Amino acid sequence: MPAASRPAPRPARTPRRGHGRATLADVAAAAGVTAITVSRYLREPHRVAAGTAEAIGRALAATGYVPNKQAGALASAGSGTSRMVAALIPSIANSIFAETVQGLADGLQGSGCELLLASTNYSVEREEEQLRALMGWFPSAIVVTGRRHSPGALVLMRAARSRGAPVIEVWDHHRSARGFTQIGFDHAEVGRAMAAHLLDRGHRTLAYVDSGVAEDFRAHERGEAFIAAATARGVQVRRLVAPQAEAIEAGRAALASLLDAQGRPLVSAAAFANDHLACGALLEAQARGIAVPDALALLGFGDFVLGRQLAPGLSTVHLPRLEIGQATAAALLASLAGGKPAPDQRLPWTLVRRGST
Amino acid sequence: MPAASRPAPRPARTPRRGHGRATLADVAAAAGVTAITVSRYLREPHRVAAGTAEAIGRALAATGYVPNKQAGALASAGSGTSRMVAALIPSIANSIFAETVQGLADGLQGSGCELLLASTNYSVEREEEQLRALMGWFPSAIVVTGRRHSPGALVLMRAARSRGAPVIEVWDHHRSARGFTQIGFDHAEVGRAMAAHLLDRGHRTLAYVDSGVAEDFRAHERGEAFIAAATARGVQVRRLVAPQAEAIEAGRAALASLLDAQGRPLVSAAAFANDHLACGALLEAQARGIAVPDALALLGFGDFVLGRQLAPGLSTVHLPRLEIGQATAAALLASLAGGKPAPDQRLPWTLVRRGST
DNA sequence: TTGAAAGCGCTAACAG
DNA sequence: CTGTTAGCGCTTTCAA
Repeated sequence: MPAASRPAPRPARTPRRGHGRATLADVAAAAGVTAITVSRYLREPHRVAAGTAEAIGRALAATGYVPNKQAGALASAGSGTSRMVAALIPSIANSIFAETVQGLADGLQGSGCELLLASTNYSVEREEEQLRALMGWFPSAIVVTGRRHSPGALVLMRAARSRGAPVIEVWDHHRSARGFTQIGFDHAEVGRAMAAHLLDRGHRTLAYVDSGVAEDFRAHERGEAFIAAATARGVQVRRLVAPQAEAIEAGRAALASLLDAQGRPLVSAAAFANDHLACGALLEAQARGIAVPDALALLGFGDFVLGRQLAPGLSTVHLPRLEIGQATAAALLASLAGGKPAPDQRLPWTLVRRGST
Repeated sequence: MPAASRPAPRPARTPRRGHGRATLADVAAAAGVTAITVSRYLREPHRVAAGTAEAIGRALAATGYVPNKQAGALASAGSGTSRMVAALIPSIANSIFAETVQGLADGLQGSGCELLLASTNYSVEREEEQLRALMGWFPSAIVVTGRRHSPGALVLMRAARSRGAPVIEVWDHHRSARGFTQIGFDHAEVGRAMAAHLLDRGHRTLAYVDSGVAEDFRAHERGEAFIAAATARGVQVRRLVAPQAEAIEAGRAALASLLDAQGRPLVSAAAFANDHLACGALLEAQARGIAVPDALALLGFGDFVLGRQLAPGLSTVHLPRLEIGQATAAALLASLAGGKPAPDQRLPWTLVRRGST
């Protein structure tokens, strides 16, 4: 109906474009074609004639054109083609996750995918917040850490998955998972293996020193499994929680709690939530003249650089840190390319015995 | 002119929307207003009437609306409002940079800015490639590492700056810089301080063990300054390049090159491009029964965890790793808010003497 | 305080 | 092989 009032003289409006960046239309004008042809050249070069292609190539170089990805993603809305990967990691500074991010970034390099990274500081609330913010970019894939998330985060993850975006939980692998792809390993299994290692070496009084980070669920899970496995073999486990200090200091402090009033170990072996705690304990034991492993055996988790260099070397669990990131990148790219959900992957870890057990 | 042909019956076309996500229009319909009012509610809540606001709030919750940031950024084109920060880091796994990224991510948290991260693997070519890809998102700010970039990267950085996006070079601070904001410290100054420390302690035969990474320009710069400072005081410096192996192993190997055929040190003190190299050398010296620091003094750079825990502790240069990231986040947010370019910041480092010198 | 119209830069769909 | 048209979801501008 508004056709009747059509020829009203449009008042001149202020133009919206402020920035000076070349657009597809600019390139097209320079090449003597229309925008769609340039767009095609960029995405399906074989579909434009050789001569046209050459002209476009020159125009592209002359204008210094950089495609506007917001516009591209918006125009392809529904196809989920932002080609951004949103990754949520508890802590970037923690070397354990830094390597995973490195593997992810490396694996994404050259794939046309960009990495949107946020750190949750081991808080499920903050994870939800960050996830909500990142969802605004319509990421093509989502990587989260572990399998515990807030209800709100789960809603977002499911929504993303139902639009076809792969959602991958890294660093964990657990049978009762809720259907997102998991790439990691079973922490309970590691906890049991840690207990078995100490029991098999004859230890009958054990301790597990858990992480002081309340929401480090995977550490708690290893601890519970460690205790359950020992209990099943008739051995009691003394469970401590490391103080919330810098990890090596926390480990030193934890060792003190493993000694009686005379400074003698209360247990014959202790396992730790991570290598920094274990190294702190090892250093403190040496400072106090407690023989490791004879008076007290110590077992870490993570295989950090430090533990390898101490004497005796720290026995620990070596993890596929970089591999998790690489496998995640490969899995999500395959899923994006093939349209199929990525299968779970259980990556191998190994218990490395050095001098401390 | 096309007005005449206007009332032609439009053929029904296939709709483009595939995804099921709620749009502003959906929320508006649910709230009984139009899209623009919802948009205003989201950005300037005080400008909508209380009753309307309440209805919109309910509609928002009911629909689970998540704003589409591509559309938002596109509509605001020119204002540079993507609120994405593109960061290019040589290596994420390297703890030195991981902490900077952590500081950056933490500082950005809650600001409405997202972090787009890429790792360049110490290659200026790869840096340019990644930068070109990230520019497609029209980042509101750009963070690059160091002051050496390819000509193509510089073009992109200047273009971004001229659109008003702050461009910050981190981890370096150098007077002859090309006008991007720098947040870091002067590596030549550190190199000179390292030389002065060893000279002041009476050493007259020195070595500098440089990084085996060809494009670790900052390490080379420290090395050159170290050598120049020593030369100026009449002391020759033996310069070696660590092999391209895992850093601690490389340090062990480097130590061997500092010994004569009889296994005696060729110099009385050696400085290293980083703590991992220095720690490797320290461990190897101990293994060979070379007294540190009496027979050979060792000085690192970076203050990594490992060096603090060895005995003797490694003397080193403590760096504002986290602070660089935090300061960068603060600077770019201030610049974005104020429209002014961020000033350079020279952050403090300290030479920490422990037992190895 | 709210709305209509236009347009950001690109791509999907459909013609030629 | 290339072009036309419409529209992605949002915000800007201007008008009421």
